[in-house]
Amino acid sequence: MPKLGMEPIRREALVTAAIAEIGAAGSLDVTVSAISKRAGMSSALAHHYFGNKDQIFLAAMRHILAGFAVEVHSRLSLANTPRDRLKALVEASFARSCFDPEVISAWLNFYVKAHSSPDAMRLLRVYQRRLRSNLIHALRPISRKPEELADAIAALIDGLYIRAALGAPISRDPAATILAFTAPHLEDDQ
Amino acid sequence: MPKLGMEPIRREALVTAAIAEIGAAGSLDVTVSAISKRAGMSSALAHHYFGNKDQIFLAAMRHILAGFAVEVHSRLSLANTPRDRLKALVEASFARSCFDPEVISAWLNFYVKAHSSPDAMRLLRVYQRRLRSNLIHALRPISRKPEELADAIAALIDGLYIRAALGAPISRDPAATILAFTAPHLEDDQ
DNA sequence: TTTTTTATTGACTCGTCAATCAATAAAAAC
DNA sequence: GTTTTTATTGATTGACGAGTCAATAAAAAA
Repeated sequence: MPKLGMEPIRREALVTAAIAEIGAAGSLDVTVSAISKRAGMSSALAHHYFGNKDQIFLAAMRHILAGFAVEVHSRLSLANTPRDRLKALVEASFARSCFDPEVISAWLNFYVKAHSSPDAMRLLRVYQRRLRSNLIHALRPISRKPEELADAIAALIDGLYIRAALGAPISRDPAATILAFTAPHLEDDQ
Repeated sequence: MPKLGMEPIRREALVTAAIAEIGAAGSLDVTVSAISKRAGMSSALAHHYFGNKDQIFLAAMRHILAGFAVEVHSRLSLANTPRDRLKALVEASFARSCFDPEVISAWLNFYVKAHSSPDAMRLLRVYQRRLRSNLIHALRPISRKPEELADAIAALIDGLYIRAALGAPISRDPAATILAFTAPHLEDDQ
């Protein structure tokens, strides 16, 4: 059976399975066996390709981050005004692919994981810095305090995320809500 | 050594130790032994009083919720106008006792735990409902859409919490920030 | 065709940890 | 002073799960 070039296929399958498994369990208390089984292989193979469980989680996180980056860039490339760029960033955070319950659950767990894993924390910082600098860049022409506004918007995004993860009441259109709260804090000129 | 009436003392010590241990580890992957050791007793005794590990976690959560309720009520009792009540609620969320890193870390972990433990979820709902109804009550006289505003404020609180837990950039005065974002959405008459 | 490389797994090892239990001790009740 | 109740722990059990390894198989390279 050994066909060549299985590695990327196996890795992808494991990453997908890990996200699904984390989503189903609602925690990182998921066995390598369960992930491997869902991905259609033995746990030994998972260890062969990833070394250990943490590496699987990190790969899953990178996968999710990459998906988010795609959402951001595709929207950002269509935006011409600062306002549109802001809209693009907020809406990207609530795109289907990012707002998928499985993905939200993974995020929440990685938030926690970051507290005990320097690698996870590093990855999280990458996301945070990217979002922050994108927000500030979009806000600079239309806000007197772009940094503060950016941090507040980021907090609103995170908050809506966590509430979505918990099934708490949130508006049906989170992006619009965030923009509505942001609007009064923006200048009126383009 | 057996002095009578040790149970409440032991329970309290275990709850405190559990919160400290969770804060130090940054996760719920904490052994009963570690908690018991910190609390100055054997793990067998912890099991004797609490039955199992989950009960210790739940008790810790109840302890934190109770602390929050104290912060809320003490501030609410001094507030006379709707605006003051809103301020009281937001400021209570960022009171020293609630904003303690250990406590924030515990909250974050319980958020996750709630996904796999109906008991934890039930407790979380209690907090969410209380905060929501308090917010709506404060907002009703000064907002046209108290429910929506309440949900947005709750999201901001949660978001700032999570960011504080992660050491992400947040304003030095979170409560003031939230009120600043809320203000434009309020009517002007008290 | 032989050898090397890649893919793959079942079985096993080794720790860890929640939960139990029997045993001890001291207060309180009788 | 005997008995019961409460407090307490060391030692043990039992399960589970991460990571290893030797063995197998098939493609590719020689």
